[in-house]
Amino acid sequence: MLSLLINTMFFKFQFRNVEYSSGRNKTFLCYVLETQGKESATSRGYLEDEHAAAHAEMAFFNTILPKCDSSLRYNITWYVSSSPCVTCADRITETLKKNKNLRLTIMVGRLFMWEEAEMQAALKKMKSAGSPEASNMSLFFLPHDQFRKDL
DNA sequence: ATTTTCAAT
Repeated sequence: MLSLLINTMFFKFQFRNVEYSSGRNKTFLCYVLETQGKESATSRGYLEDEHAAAHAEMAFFNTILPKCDSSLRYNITWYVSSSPCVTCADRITETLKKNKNLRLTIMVGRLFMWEEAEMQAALKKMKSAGSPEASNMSLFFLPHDQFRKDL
């Protein structure tokens, strides 16, 4: 199908490991939510930013996270086209510190505003969120990432 | 040429 080809090309364009996200103007967030315990369950979904209204990460916190049961453990995986901005990274850090039942793995397509020192600090803080003995945050870049500096 | 970032018309 032609539409499948176009969708595939668009997906690859959005998740491409480029240095600057010129012309993309969007961020996609695919998530896998695994509930642990007696009744293990997996749900999957996809979110995108609402432009100026809310970034994709905020959309997750506003619409998906409230449906989680704080007495259950969750393994959350995000596949995001862009790394989070400073505000979103801070929100992720806070959320992981506040909710010890969550474990979040983020797979990042490309970096967002990596040159900014504030951005680097926010990502480092996010990566070390949670208790040091049992960190509940993992951050991964593409294996062939050309632009990532050491975190 | 890599060419400027989760829109604004």
